[in-house]
Amino acid sequence: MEPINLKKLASLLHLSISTVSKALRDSHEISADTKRRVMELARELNYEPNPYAGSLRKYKSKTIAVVLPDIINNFFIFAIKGIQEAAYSSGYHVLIYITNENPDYEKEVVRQLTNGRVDGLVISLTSPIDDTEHIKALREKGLPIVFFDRITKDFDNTIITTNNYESAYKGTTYLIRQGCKRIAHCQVSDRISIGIDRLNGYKKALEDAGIVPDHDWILTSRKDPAYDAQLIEKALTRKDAPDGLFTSVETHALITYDICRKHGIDIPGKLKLLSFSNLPTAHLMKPSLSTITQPAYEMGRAAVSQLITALEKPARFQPETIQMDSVLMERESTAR
Amino acid sequence: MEPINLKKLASLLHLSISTVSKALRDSHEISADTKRRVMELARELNYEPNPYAGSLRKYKSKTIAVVLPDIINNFFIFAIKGIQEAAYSSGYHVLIYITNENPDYEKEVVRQLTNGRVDGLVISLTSPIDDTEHIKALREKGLPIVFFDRITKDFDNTIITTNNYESAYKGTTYLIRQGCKRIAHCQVSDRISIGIDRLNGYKKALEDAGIVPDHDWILTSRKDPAYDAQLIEKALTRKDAPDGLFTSVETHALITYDICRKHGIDIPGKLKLLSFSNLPTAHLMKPSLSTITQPAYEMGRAAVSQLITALEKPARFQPETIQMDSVLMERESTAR
DNA sequence: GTGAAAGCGCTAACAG
DNA sequence: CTGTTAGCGCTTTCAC
Repeated sequence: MEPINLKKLASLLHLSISTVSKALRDSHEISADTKRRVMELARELNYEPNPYAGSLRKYKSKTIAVVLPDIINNFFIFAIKGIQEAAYSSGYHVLIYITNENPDYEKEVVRQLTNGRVDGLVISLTSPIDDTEHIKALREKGLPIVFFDRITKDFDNTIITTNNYESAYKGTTYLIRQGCKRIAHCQVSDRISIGIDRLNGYKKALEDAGIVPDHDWILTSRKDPAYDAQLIEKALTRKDAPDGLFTSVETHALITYDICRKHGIDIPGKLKLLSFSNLPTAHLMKPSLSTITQPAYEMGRAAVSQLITALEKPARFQPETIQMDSVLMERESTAR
Repeated sequence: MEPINLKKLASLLHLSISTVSKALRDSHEISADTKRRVMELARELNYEPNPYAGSLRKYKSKTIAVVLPDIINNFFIFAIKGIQEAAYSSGYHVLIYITNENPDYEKEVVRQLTNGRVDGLVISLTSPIDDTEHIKALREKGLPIVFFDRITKDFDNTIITTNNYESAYKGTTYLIRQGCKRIAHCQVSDRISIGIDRLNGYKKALEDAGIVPDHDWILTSRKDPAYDAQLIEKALTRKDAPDGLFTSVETHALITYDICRKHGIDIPGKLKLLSFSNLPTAHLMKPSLSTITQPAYEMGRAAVSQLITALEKPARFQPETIQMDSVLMERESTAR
């Protein structure tokens, strides 16, 4: 019940607090015998240093924050797994914050991190790329930040991302090759990095194929499931409905399955469907879902690895942009 | 770059540190005018108190830990969502630890929480129910703990769980009603709470139906995907293979889909499959998966809500066992 | 209504 | 090799 601290250990051993402190950290100033006595008692009493006392002195908390827009999304889940594993194996603790796609919430969270709670931050932005004042404030405090997937280039920071433009180009081209003439694209947002890059890849692919995109083909999510469902439903049920749909997050693909069932739209007969997704069940669905899959786990690990280098070897550290490749998995939902 | 702290604010305002501190916390000792001046400057400079300094004084970190066995499991994902939301809305921060089903890792994590890092803990046990010394050590420090899903009754603590015994009984009975004669059960472990409860429900249902279970019907996971896959594959491909399989975690159901495809075993024709699962794609699979679904999100919220009551109103708090109900969703994988 | 001072547990500079 | 001391940022008596 009563806390075990250095004072307690010191008094039990008839030593001073600082001697005990040094002994525990295996200082060369301390005799082997004293070290042994101290270590033994510490183990016996299950001494664990109070992390906050150390933080206060050293301005290091051995804690990092992860701020993500969403968690019901396998991309972020695998990322969390990678982040957590990499952090813990380097002795870091992970504070997790989910913004639920709400920029105000993100701002509040980020503001709270300004005073020593964490040593660094891995963030996948919820806020639009032109609304990053809150990040700037953190940056100015000198806090290392790694941007992850939904990024901004406003700061000289490490960025972990995938080849969104190329993947979207490749995906769209693939849909064209599979015979689609009217390909719609459902984007996460027109104001976040991945939304913009993917849209551009999509547009370029159409252009290169000599297809002039209809305005109605571009569906912009409001990150509100009900609204998004309606948006997609309208698009798929109007005259001149698209014969191909390329969605940017897996939720939208799932919504599309439901809509197609409701309206008897055959996939891939009437509509070919391709989605960015890390769904472990993609190959088990009816029809199986063709995906562009990002290396989420590896990205998570890389993000933390970069962050920890920035924290522990600041001299040797250079911010860089790491771009990994997604893979296109062709399955039934896009079959000819 | 330079940190904003009370000292800084005090010197800028020509006030003492303690006055500033009190003003910020709206103490009645301070004049309205002073409060206003202090608040204004604090806001302007984006002052955020150093959380660790406060922790050190008050023995409160406004942080809780969540320790879970796995994250690639929709049950835990929805739980995290509930936990995170409930915690944050009460001003708590959430440290997340994933043990990857490794008891040693759990022990290490739990030991690290012994000295003030967190105010309380929500844990879904990885360790067997008869191996909880590490939890006991925490408990003895007076740290409030909420057990979640994979529980132990060794301590007088709050428990959030579902009606595992009844659900397994109901699920098994349902499979019998659907015509299964030889129902296998794949359990997570024979030494954790949900494994035991679910197995007992399964056994009782067989017994009540006058079915004598074959020893080979009970498959015990080792939490090693390769081993588990082999275990299930062997069971499903031997002579006298079961005609019904009831799995305790969604991963095993997914493995079963793969195995059945590989061996041309028709679901539900040759094998009816039912699983505990929170898969959002259960209804979209081929065949759609019949599930027993736990209220994961609500359980997460409830866990945190109980924990925070224990932390903030210890006098009024009584540990209790909250048992929620799972629902059986009948889909194609168990059709007659 | 405001300020001085002690102290939370720890580290680190400095004595001895 | 061991101990004394100051101080990280904050809260909390206790003086004034």
